[in-house]
Amino acid sequence: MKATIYDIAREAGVSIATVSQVINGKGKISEKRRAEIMEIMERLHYQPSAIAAALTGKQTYTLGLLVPDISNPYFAELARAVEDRSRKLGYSVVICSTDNKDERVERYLNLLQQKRVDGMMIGTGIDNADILAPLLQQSIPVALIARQMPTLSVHTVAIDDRLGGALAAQHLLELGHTHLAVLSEPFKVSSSQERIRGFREQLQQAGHTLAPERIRASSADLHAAKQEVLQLLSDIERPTGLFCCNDIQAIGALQAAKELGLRVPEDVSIIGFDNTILASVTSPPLTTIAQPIEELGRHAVDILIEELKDHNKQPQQKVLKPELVIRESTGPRVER
Amino acid sequence: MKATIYDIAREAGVSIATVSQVINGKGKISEKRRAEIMEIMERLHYQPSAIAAALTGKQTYTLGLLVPDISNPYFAELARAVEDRSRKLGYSVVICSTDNKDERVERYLNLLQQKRVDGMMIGTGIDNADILAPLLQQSIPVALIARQMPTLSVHTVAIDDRLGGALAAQHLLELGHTHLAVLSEPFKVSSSQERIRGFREQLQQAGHTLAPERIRASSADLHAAKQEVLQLLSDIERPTGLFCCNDIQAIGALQAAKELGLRVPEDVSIIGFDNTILASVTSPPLTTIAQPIEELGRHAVDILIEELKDHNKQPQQKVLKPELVIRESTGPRVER
DNA sequence: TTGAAAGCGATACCAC
DNA sequence: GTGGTATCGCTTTCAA
Repeated sequence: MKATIYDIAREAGVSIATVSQVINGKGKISEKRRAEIMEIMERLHYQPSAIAAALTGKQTYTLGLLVPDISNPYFAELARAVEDRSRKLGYSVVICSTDNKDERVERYLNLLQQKRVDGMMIGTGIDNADILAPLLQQSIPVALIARQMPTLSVHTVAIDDRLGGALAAQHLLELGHTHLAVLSEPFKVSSSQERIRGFREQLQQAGHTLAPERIRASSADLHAAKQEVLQLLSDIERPTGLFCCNDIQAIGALQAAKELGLRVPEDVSIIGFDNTILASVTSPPLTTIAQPIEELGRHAVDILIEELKDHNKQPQQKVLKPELVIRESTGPRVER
Repeated sequence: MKATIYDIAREAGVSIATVSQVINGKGKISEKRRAEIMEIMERLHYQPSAIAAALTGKQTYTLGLLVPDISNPYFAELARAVEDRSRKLGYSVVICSTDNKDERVERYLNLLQQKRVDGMMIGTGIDNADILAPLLQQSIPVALIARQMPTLSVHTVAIDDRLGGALAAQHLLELGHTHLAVLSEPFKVSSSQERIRGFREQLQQAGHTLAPERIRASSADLHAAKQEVLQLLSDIERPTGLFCCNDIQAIGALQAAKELGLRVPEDVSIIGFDNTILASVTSPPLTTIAQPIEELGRHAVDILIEELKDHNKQPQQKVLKPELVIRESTGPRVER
């Protein structure tokens, strides 16, 4: 049914070795034969088996990408960037949603290993760094995206979260806000911690402080975020500026403000993080700290493939800079 | 370096056949041997090569999913549904963004064939149905998701777009709107055509008509949609109800209305389609026709895998029902 | 219960 | 230039 290299060889009256040569453009084959064989491959709709090729030691030209949830716009955009770059370089990508569960991560890691992917990109949280050990031991290239695993020496592409937090603080300060609050992701998320650190440092530099009770945590869930913010904004000492560690949370904040009859930005300025498509569709559109998502994905792929090419020595660490994107959810402080 | 079945066999002092048996839980192996071998596999971090297995005729347990753009929330949510179901059944999925370009579709189709995916799900537009022919010829299971290819007999999972359009019209009519307009995707998109047909039919049943100039088309791009709607709403005979063929366009409409100083829903009621996460984050939140995205993905996977199991005869056609989700972007008509 | 051996579809080295 | 053949890691009869 399916044509194999043998079928082509027989049809052309040559050996499979010769056919293999023309498939891979290697060796010396007379122009005539080459054309002949190509024609036959075409005619028989021949597709060389990547699987058989991989078995002989060739790469699979497949990369794995682990994210918590591909339906989350941030990871969807990241996936797109990764896929685009991969395709351009001749690779395809298997995307896996882990829901941040170590058990799932581990299962996927094994699965991808069995399928002999050439490398893996990890954009999902991992509680126990040990589960990556087997990979490294087998020297399968791994790149972490926007995640830190200080105990491991692996390739890393990340953004400067601390700077991001600082930018947010700076923006709010410049608008005259000094009563500030923060909505964080769960505390174990290191990137959130860094963002908050940067935010707080910037405040301190300006002579302000951030009381611990002004920092609340919630899951990335819209509704949960809204509930937290509802409380934050009901405080008598209502903050006039709120920094959220991702766009979804910022949207929850927007909704909370609305529910309380507060105007954004006149009553509260709200600033998000990520700059996913969500930030541009809210009303008012969200001021946010933009992650260079496309670059993040592109570099991860490049690093991986580079390692595949010349069995890299040193783990690379790339840190990209976030940027402030001003839309309409932040404005100058208004005296009350 | 990497342990193979031979390493395990040698270590256990048995033949590779025996090891293979225990890997696959087949044949009759003494409990003692089985336990012994398992222990050794564990100890050596042995991962059987799925590639070698596939070469012997086993499935690859990999499915392909083609969508126009994985960063679009609708497709991201679909991908998540597909992935979830696939994982549950032991498959992983390769996701490919085609940007609706036939050339890309074709390249991916070939690529996935070479990698011997067990089946493909196609959620991307295809202009020339012929490029699917080779697949069907090779009897590779294919399922179209929310796409129609009338000329081909393939599995199809879709929603009743016409009903969706009708639901939208009905809702608007019930609110008292009779001055209506429609924002469509480009006219070659068949699902949009069906939605509009259903919309129009419902109007006609109620004794109203929809003038051709009240139907505008734009790409799925937020900004393009906004521009179209800006024109629609600037008409002296401004419509009080607007049906958009997807949520992104509806958001463009929301923004256009805002820019014109029109209130939603008091001045214009706007209704979208898809019910992606976007619909819930806008302000006001979007009334929209919900696609059962999760079911769509799940059925596509199920159909494919069912065919893999018992080499199905008849192409299946599954049509799911959309539902009206009322939020706050639609309201009763207000006399002016 | 276990093992020997024939593929699966390609690659690559070595002859000719 | 071209062909013969061992090999990759596993599955699967068929014998023993």
